[in-house]
Amino acid sequence: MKPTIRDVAKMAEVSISTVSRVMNYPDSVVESKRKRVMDAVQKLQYQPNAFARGLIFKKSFTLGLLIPDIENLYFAGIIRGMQDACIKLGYSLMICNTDRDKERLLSYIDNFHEKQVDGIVFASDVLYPEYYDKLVGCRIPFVLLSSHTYDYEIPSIEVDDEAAAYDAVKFLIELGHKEIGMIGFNHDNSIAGPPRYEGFIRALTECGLEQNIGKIRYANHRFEHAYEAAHELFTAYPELTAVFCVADEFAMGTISYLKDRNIHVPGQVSVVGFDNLRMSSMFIPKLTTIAQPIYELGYRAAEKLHELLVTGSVAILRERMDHRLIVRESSREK
Amino acid sequence: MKPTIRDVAKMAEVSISTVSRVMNYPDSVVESKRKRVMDAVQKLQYQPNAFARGLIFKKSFTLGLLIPDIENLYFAGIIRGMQDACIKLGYSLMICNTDRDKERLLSYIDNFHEKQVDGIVFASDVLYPEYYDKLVGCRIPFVLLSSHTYDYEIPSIEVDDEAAAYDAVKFLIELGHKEIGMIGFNHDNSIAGPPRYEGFIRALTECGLEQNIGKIRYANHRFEHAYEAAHELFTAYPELTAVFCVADEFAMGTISYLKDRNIHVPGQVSVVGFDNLRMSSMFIPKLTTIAQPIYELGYRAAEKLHELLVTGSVAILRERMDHRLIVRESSREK
DNA sequence: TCCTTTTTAGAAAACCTTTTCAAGGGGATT
DNA sequence: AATCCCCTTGAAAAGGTTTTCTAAAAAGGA
Repeated sequence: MKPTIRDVAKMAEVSISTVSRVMNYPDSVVESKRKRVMDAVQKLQYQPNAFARGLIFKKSFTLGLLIPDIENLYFAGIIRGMQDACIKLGYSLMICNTDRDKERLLSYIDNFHEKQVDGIVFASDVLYPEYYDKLVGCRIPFVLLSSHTYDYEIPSIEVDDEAAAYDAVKFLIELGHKEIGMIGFNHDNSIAGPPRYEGFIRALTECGLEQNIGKIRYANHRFEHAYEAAHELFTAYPELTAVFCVADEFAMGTISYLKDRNIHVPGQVSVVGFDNLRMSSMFIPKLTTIAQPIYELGYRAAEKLHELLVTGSVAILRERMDHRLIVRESSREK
Repeated sequence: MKPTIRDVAKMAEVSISTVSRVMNYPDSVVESKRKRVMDAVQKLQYQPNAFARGLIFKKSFTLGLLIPDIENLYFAGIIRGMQDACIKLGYSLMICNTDRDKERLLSYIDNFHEKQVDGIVFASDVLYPEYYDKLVGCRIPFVLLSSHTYDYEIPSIEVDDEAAAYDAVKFLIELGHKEIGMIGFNHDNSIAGPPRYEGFIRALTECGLEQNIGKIRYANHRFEHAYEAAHELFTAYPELTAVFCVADEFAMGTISYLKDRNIHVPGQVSVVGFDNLRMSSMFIPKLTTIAQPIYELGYRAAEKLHELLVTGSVAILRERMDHRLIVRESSREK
């Protein structure tokens, strides 16, 4: 049996209130008794029961994190950042991987509700009304990470996807490329799809390269789909000399396809990715990519959620973090 | 305020006992009342308070997972498997990433203790006496995943590292390679280091290739270190035509190094990896590797822990799962 | 020395649920 | 019609902690 506060009280020959006070406000107990109590705690390896405390405080000191795909390295970085922030702020972290499954996500929210997490970070997914209603119904505060919504007043934190995409495409244009395609996210089930598309379009129009506007194929988050999409893209537009991929994994899929077709990267085609995963500098060739501050996004999301929990609101509702272009080996002047 | 069982009882005009019975044994309550209760539950979005239940059951229905490096895709697979098993078995999952830091790991155990997790899966790390003592002191049952110990009677599950390494090296030998090197894990802080080394040695000795026995360099879990190790290995033994890498990430680091030196893989040097990460088939060239049943390992670990929790013991103390060789593009006949 | 004020410690209530125990009501059997 | 049994339900206790309230003891002032 785990020792309880009663056992400690008995051993130290004081009341349980005194033990509780020693644990929480040591100064309010006179030295002699305090020592007796602390010795007993030591000897019994006593640890207050989190259930009993939770019952009283109505807090679990636990945060929930909802991610779409744990096998995507992007989220590994998010987790590291968020976990470090949680340690600093005194929270535990509960991670749930939804595999992009609506039912599953909803049931995880129930789970979080039952476990009484204090708040949730909702990462990289569209906040559908069902999700919103459930979250609000459960009265669980939450923030959006690498996502946002204008339908509700929900705190969010992300990079400026439109501007980042613009920078990537602008970079290709400045290298002298005139025939530029894109491998994008499907618009209907991804939050980053539309803004990155917009950035692509804006860069093209600004530079008078409107003829490229339709040269896009869409893929579904994974390498294999990007490989397929690249196949379709280059079959339809063999003239392309550069491709903007809205994810590093897409860039890898694209390069893999080009390699199988004996098209040299960056010799014949330049490829720019997005995210700057740890893998990007391991790939051959090393990827030129838009770096997101992944770790910091996770860290900041936890801080922001904490702010929301403590003060009931948040200083900056829709927060943006900076991206930057990292030039490596998958791009070259035309 | 979150609704409590009292609110439900009031709305349904029954006693709280009846509500509790509807939640736990629906058949024991007469249809008419059951319906009233369920409607009220629905309307209030009532969810039983996990603290109160935990207090009664002395169980949290939560498992803990301790992993050394969340940015290693190996653990992403483990997590997926374990999470699926947890859903099936009715547990929540709490994941902690130790970053291979002793202090941090110890403090996570405290955390698990305080949160009263029912059991812990301890993945891919050496079970040092400090860890063992702490775990036992906290009275938390645990199982070892991709790890084992002969010092204590602790349930464990893993692949047969020695046999797997043997198979990998044997494969290279059968391709006709006579000059074979290895990039291994440091022996002192890794659990898989020694057995994979043993497998390498056994294959060599069995085939009369003892001259290779010293052709080993060690690296520290990450790509970059493997790159360095490959540099040292090939500087010392330029005659090598094949390398056995004890992790896919090492294989990628090695191939990356060889690429930078303009040594063609698999044309001039064959490389075999270990793990079969999702990345392995995305890499260029696609990796020949020893596949571990990663998802299944995670799944099975949760099942095993559950078995331990429910029955107090475990059918197979030290369990092994099958590996298999997957031949892709990074190896070729000599 | 006595009275007042402050410090210290204990008793008991509250948090929310499950479960045991007891009781009431209805159906079946004699 | 009376007895018994079973089904259904409610009341109350238990689980471990924090906190409020009260009482007792100590300290300080006159």
